[in-house]
Amino acid sequence: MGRTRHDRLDCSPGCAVEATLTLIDGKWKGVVLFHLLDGTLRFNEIRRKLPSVTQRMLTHQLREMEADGLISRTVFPQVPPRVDYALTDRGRSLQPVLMALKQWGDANADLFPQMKPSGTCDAA
Amino acid sequence: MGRTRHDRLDCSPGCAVEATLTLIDGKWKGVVLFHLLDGTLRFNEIRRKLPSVTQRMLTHQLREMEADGLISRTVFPQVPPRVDYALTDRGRSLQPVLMALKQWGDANADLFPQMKPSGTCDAA
DNA sequence: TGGCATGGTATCCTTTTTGATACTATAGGC
DNA sequence: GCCTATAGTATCAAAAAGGATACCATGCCA
Repeated sequence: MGRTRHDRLDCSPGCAVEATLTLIDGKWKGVVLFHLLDGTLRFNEIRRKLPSVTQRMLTHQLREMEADGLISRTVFPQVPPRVDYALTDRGRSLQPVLMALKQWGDANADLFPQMKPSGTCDAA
Repeated sequence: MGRTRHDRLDCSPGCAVEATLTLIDGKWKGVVLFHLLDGTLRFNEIRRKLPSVTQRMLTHQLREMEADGLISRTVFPQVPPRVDYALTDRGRSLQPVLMALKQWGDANADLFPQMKPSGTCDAA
């Protein structure tokens, strides 16, 4: 997550804005959620989409989102292990938010010199 | 800002989501932008809306948003000083994003036990 | 018998972010 | 002369987030 959870909600009515942000501003959470909009992914599938995230961070972010009820984690008792991550209904309801964030980002790409054009890199 | 700027944009196409987040996830930035949607505000007006933010943090966040071109800062050569903050066109274009964030937050208020009902506190 | 793949944990350390506190300038009012 | 209000700065310290690295279990394959 970003800042310490729930410590900045004493500011209504803008609170709701901050509240939502606390759930999705952990590093990489936004991208992960975005990718999950396309469907269930295994742990390593997500990893491969985000080459520069360490395993530790990815696990951490995923667990937080699971704790927040945004995604579900399904462990299959196999070897090698298989763990599927998918959006919950609540997570899927973030779609408008995620799309708004993405659209603004694309529309203001000039602010992010290091961002490759949407759809470019090895990600997809 | 949240994380170090522009260090997580190597993950297209979800990058745009993260990119936008880097601009608005600084603590309190979301609320400040939200309040500015209603019009220009002086420094202390913003402070009074967010009683729990220190002056140092508020100044810091405002300066960052100014640097990112989201808000404008107008100093009036008066004493005592007067400084107006307002959204730039770019900042105003965040409205859909901010509204999406707010709506989701309100709709999922159960996740934020400490959040007062929208419109409650001394903020408005 | 050794190596590989998956999905993790555990530790340690560094960088960032946030908070607390104190200090400043100056016109105007009493 | 002293106090107030505005919009800051400066400094120090604490807390949180992030990164690097190493280690683990185990069924399958050659």
